[in-house]
Amino acid sequence: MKGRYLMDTAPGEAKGTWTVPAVECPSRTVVEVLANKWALYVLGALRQQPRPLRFNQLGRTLPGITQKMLTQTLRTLERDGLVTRTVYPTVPPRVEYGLTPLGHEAGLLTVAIGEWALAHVDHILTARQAFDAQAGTEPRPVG
Amino acid sequence: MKGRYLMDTAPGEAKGTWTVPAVECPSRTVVEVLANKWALYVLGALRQQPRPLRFNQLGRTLPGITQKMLTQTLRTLERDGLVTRTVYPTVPPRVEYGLTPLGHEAGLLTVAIGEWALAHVDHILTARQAFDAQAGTEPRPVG
DNA sequence: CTGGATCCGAGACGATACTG
DNA sequence: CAGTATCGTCTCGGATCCAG
Repeated sequence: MKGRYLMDTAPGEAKGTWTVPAVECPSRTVVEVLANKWALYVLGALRQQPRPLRFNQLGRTLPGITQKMLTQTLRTLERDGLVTRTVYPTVPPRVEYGLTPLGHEAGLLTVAIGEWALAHVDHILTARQAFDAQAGTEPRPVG
Repeated sequence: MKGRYLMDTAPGEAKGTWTVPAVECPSRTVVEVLANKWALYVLGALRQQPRPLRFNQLGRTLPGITQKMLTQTLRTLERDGLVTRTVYPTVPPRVEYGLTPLGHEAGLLTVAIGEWALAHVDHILTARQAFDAQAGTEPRPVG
């Protein structure tokens, strides 16, 4: 690594000049982990919790998720060091999931997306209707 | 809409209490538009531009994207009112893509994700290696 | 230059059944 | 409770060819 992957930003260049990284840039794999419905929601859900949650407990805060996707998503996030998995050797088994400091940061971003979506959903729904209405009636320019 | 979809937050509840919305909540569809590799990158790329870009121009800032995915992603974002599409009736055709105010906001979020990924990719790569190394050697508890 | 149309493989995702 | 295993579906996304 060491920043040579990002599209060659000249040394004197202004700050805030993030650009989409090259295909080979590992940061892509990170983005693509986050660019996922369930990863976003899991991080967001955990972020809103004061303390780790058990598997089913967490699942209940994620309407519509299946066991499979919850397991799979948690594995991916655990692998990337965003989620902690703590097993208490009791019977029945008790496993708790929480966020690492890094995951806490990531959760902040995903919660922001969730809140943004909620704040603007009306506006967006309206735009969608307008777009769908005019589609088909008006022929698209160019082609 | 009108806030009845979000998991019934009691009136007196504390702020910052976002939770994952119910399956029927339209805000889900918004999140799921953003929870996409190319949507994230397109919004981020446009956000970093001072002015609208032409189709191929934009494509060049998105390493690895195909024409199909660029078209498809732009349509989706245009439909949601995040991206503007301006056609200049010249020959050859000239089409420019920019962000709406709403898209500009969204782009802020996606750029943040891109920058976060770039900032922590080393840490995450290390975590990944550690996870993969111990996997297989150490049998997983429970399960 | 800016797309549309089509084919196709790979992976996402859901449903269900089973286990320590 | 906390998963794993398997199956089937469906969409994503890449490659290619075509057109105004």
